Amino acid sequence: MENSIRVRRKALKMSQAELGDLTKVTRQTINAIENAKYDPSLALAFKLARTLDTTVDDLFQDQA
Amino acid sequence: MENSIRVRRKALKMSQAELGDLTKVTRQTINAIENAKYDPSLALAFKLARTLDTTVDDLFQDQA
DNA sequence: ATAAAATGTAAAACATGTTTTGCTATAATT
DNA sequence: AATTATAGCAAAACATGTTTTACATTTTAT
Repeated sequence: MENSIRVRRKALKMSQAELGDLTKVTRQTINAIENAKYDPSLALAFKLARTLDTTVDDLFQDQA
Repeated sequence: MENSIRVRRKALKMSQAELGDLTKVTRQTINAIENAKYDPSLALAFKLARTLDTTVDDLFQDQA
């Protein structure tokens, strides 16, 4: 599944490590998700959306 | 995390098994999620939202 | 040009999500 | 009242998500 985390994170001038801190995961987790190695858990998806000031449905582009 | 799957499923007069079929998981998975044993994966959350004619953000009530 | 910060990557261990099989209990249908 | 459909529950196996540790590469700042 694709997502707009990197774009939104950069728009907020935030590093992967900072975003990880705010969402209580490691920077490696943020990195892996941005690079679509795997999808976050639903709980983390909500945390990311909240932190990046958007919604889950907007942050993730679910294909079909 | 809480969700409105049961309510919406019943509104559509659907059984757990049917919803499982439509979203390609077993009825046990639907049952466990409805009874909040665990959260679905993000991909399944999207499938459920689509099938139940709503959005992920609406279907799941993320607390804080 | 150098140093510092940020990002990419990887393997092992651990945590959580899903299937399979099977059995019990409750609701709906005949 | 009996049968059938639906729902709850559980353990083992398997799949996916996250952390930890560590090192390499790229970008930004001095």
